Amino acid sequence: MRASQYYIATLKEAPQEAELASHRLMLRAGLIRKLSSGLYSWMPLGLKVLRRVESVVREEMNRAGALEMLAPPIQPAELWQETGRWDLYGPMMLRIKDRAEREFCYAPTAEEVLCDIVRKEIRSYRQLPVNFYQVQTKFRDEIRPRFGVMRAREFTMKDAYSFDTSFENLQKSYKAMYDAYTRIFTRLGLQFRAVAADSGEIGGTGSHEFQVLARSGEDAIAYAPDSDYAANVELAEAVAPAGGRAPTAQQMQKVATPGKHTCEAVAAFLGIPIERTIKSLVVMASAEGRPDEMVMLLVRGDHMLNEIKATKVAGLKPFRFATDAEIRERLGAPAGSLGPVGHAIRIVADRTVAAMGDFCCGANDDGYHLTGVNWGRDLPEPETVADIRNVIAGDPSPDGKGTLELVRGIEVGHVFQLRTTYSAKMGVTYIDEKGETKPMEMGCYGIGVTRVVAAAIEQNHDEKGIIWPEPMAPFLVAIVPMGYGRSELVKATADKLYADLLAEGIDTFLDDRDERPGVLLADQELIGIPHRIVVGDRGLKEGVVEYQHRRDAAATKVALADAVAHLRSRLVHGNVAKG
RNA sequence: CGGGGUGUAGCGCAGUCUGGUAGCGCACUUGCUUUGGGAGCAAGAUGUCGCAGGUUCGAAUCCUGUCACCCCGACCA
Repeated sequence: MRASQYYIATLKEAPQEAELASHRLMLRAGLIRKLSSGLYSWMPLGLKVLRRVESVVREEMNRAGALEMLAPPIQPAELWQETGRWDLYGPMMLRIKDRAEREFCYAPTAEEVLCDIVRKEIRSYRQLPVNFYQVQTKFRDEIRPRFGVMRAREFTMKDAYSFDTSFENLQKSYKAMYDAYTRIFTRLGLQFRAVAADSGEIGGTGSHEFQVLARSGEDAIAYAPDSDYAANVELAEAVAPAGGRAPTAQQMQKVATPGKHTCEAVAAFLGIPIERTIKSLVVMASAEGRPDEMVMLLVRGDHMLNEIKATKVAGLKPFRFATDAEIRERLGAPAGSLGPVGHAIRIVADRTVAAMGDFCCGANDDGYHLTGVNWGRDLPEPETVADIRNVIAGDPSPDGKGTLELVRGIEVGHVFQLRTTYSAKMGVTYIDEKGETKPMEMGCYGIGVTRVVAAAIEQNHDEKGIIWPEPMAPFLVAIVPMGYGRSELVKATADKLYADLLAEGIDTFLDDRDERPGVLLADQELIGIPHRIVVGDRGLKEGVVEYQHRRDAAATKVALADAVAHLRSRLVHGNVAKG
C-alpha cells in the first residue's frame, strides 16, 4: 500500500480522555476513533490489525475442528427467558423493541441462540460432538466503559460453543479449545498465562482465563514460579497456615488507641506487627426468605477480603456491607473499632485468623483495642472458618510447591465447561446408543478480539509508539524514502523495492507522502510496522539502504541488491502473505 | 450507582476568580524558501465557548437546571 492512496490519521497529541498507553497510541496512530462512550470506529489501519488477529483466531479454531457460522446480534427475548437470563442479566443487557413492541436484546453473548440452533438441528449421538463458533459484534452496557477498546460496550468477540454426549467428551472438547487458545496467543506473539478462574454468573464447573500479562491489567493473577499453578486472585486458594494455632502467651488487655481506626495505624501505634492484628468487616447477609442477618467477617490486618469467596460461604449469598448506622446500633462502636469479642453476632473467620493467637482487634469501644486475644479463652471458637481473603505474594502455593507470586493481566480469553446448565433448561438433547434422550454437555469459549489488539499494544510499545508483533502488524515492512518527491533515484529505488517486496508476497507500506523526513520517521515509529527500510540518496551513493527493526536501537546498512533477501530472512516464518 | 474532574476551532490548551463582544500552539488553505528526525516566512480560513433558562446595558465568565465525557471503586471478552 502506498501512503498517498491510504489514509494515515496520526495525531501528534492524544485526546485528553485517553489515559492508558494502548488507548492513547490507538488514537494517536489513527487505528480507532471514538463515536460515543464505549463505542469506537475502526479506521482502515486499525481494521487491518483487527482482521489479522481474526485470521489467526479462525485458522486455529478451524484447525481445532470448530465450524464457523454466524448468528444475528439481535436476539428475541423469549430465548433468554427460557434460561431465566432475561431477568438475571440486568442492566448490562441492551434491550430493544421492534415496531410490534416485541422485546429483543443486542446479544451480550450467544449461549441461548446456539442452544436453540443445536436443539433444532442435532438429534443423534452420531452427530456429536459439534463445536460452532462465530466472530461477531457483542454489546454489553458496561457500568464503566474505559480504556478505549479494552473495555468497550461494543466489541468483537469470537465465541464458540461445543456440544458433547458426556462430561468426559466435554473435557476433550474443552482441552481442544484450551490448546487452540494457547496456540492463538502464542502465534500472536503475546506473553500470556492460562489461569484457573471463577466461572462467574455464566455458570458451570471448570473454567480458565487467558491473561495477557501487563502492568496495567485489571486482573490480579497468582502463580507459583515453581509449578504450573496459576489462578485469578478471585479464585486462588489461600491455604491454612502450616503448624496450626499459635501458642498463647499473653493475657487479654484493653488498650487506648485514640484516633486509630485502621489496622495499620493501630499496629504502628502499639508497636506490633500488622500480622498480629485482625480486621473486622460487618456485612448484612440476606439469604432467601430470611430477614437480613448481621455477620462479622474477620481477616488478618494486612489481608484483603475476597468478596467472591465470601459469597460462597453458606448463608452469605448475597451480602452487602452494613451501614455505619447499622453497625453503631448493634455493636455500639464505629467501623474502625470493631472486634469479635463480647457480642453474639455470627463470626466468619478467615483460615489465617482462626490460626492466630495473642492477636489485636477492636474492642467495640471507640478509641480502644484489645491485645493478647485468644480463641477459646477470650471468645468462643469462630462459628465458621473459611477461605475468604485474597492471596498475597509469598503465600504458599495451593499445590504445595513453593510460594505464590502476583502479576497483573488482561483477560483476553475465557473457556468454560457449562455442563448441562443451559442444555437442560432449553431442552438441548440427543438420543444415545440405547435410544435414551439425554441433555448435551456444553462448553463455551470466548476471545475478546478487539481487546487482544489493545492488550498487544499494552505489552508492545515504547515512548515513540506501537511495536507490533509481526502476526498482527498492519503491514510487515515500511519503506521510508528520504525525498521521494525530490530525488528521481530515491523514487525509482523505492518504487522498485516496493514492487519487489509485493511480488514476494510481503505486505509492504510505501510512505510516498511529500513530508519531511522527521514526519515520516516519527509516524512510522508511532504506527509500529515491525520492519523498516530507509531509502535515501546518502546510502544509495554507496549502493545501500538502511534496515531497522522497530525494536533495534540503530539501523544497519544493507546492499540494495540484498534488501529483499535480507527482509525475507528477518521475517518470522509463515508471515509472508499478501495483504 | 457512589466519589473526583472536564466541556472554549479538527487535536492540545489559555481566558472564567475580578463580566466589556474570543485567543495561543499544532493541524488545515495559498505562495515562496527549505528538505536524513515532527521546517521557515507571508497571507488566509475555521467557533451556536456542551445545552437550556435566569441576572445584567452587556455573560465563555455570575446564578439555576440539565446533558455529555473522563478518572477511582463494584461487572466482564
